Amino acid sequence: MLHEFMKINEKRRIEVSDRMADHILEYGLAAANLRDLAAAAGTSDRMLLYYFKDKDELMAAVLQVIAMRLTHLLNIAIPASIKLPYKDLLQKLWAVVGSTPLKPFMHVWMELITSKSDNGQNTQTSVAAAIIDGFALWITDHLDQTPNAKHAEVAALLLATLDGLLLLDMAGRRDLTDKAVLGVIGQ
Amino acid sequence: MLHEFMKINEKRRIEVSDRMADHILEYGLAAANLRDLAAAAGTSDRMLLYYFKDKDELMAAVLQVIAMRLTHLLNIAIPASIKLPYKDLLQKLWAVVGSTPLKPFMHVWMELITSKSDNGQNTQTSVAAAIIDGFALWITDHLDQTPNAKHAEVAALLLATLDGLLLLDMAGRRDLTDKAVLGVIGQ
DNA sequence: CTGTCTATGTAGTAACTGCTACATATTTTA
DNA sequence: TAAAATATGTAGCAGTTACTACATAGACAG
Repeated sequence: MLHEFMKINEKRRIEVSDRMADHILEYGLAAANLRDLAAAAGTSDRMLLYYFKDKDELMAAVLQVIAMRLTHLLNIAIPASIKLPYKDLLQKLWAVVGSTPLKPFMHVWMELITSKSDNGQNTQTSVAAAIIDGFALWITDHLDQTPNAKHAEVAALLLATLDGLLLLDMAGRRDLTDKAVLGVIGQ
Repeated sequence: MLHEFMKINEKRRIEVSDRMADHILEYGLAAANLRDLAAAAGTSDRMLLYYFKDKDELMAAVLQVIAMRLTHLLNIAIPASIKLPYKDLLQKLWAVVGSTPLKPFMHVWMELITSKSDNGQNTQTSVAAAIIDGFALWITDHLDQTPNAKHAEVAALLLATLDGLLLLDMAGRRDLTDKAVLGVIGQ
């Protein structure tokens, strides 16, 4: 029966997805081919396509693992109870998101965004969208209520600015990110 | 003589680069292979590698064409003499950069940034850096002097915010970009 | 113990990619 | 006009990729 078959392999699929997530976070989405992923997971490409229907299904599983790890890291980095005003939250968030441990996640995320429009891979698109929504929600929760009640707008601005800092950082322009953060403070 | 050889082909190289630029702007960097590029330029892959040493050199030429087109578009969109304060400049710039005619350029640019760290392609890296520097300079020139003299910092912040808006737009979240722009105004 | 189901290795295939060898047309030059 | 340089077509190579056909080992039920 197909259902039981799925259950039997579920554990193995999770193990394998976890180790493939490590590999992708280290080397990026573009360098992810079945043979390398299999080697990283300690198995063969033949077996990967035994556990998963095809590469698309496999990538969806791995990206889900990566997204879950990211939200977990964010949650332990800044507790949910804390609320901060715009400038402080942006600085604190940038200190977290712009740090080296989270860089691989951000890199994968940006690869996701730029690659999605090339082909109609709705799986990757949805993961990228989910990460954005996660970020947006997270920021809205942590942003101290602004007096003029434009809460959602300020949260969106914070998200945009954060993403822009990320982009500049990925382009190797840490000098500009530093200046920009100073610009926020002095504003 | 090698030098004369270069001169003879220079015209043809420019023509071909121009048409390949069209193709890349339409279909993206990832989908750019020699056969398709050749078809778009009305020639063969064999001839492309006759005009250019290898694909790297070819891509460098095409990216240069694209970068030049972008700066030209920016210059005619907003004349150099105008100087605006932060909020107004950001809005005006976003109206230009976030518009549909410039989207292909922004997409290619982001592909450049995310792909560069995968391999050590210094040609693409330098083009991406050049575009950033162009933007930064352009913003610095058009930004009305801020009272507290943190001119460079505010310009960097504007660049970051603009890039973030771009990222959200590419991720298909025009709703968030609209909100963020409102957030800028209300700040 | 025998046959069915699950798991895994071997060895491919077909498509795509950058690139090249070889032949040949076309133009230029001496 | 002969020879040399330039331009272009044909055909393919070698590497990579996702994916598969086939065989077969082991588990386990009857």
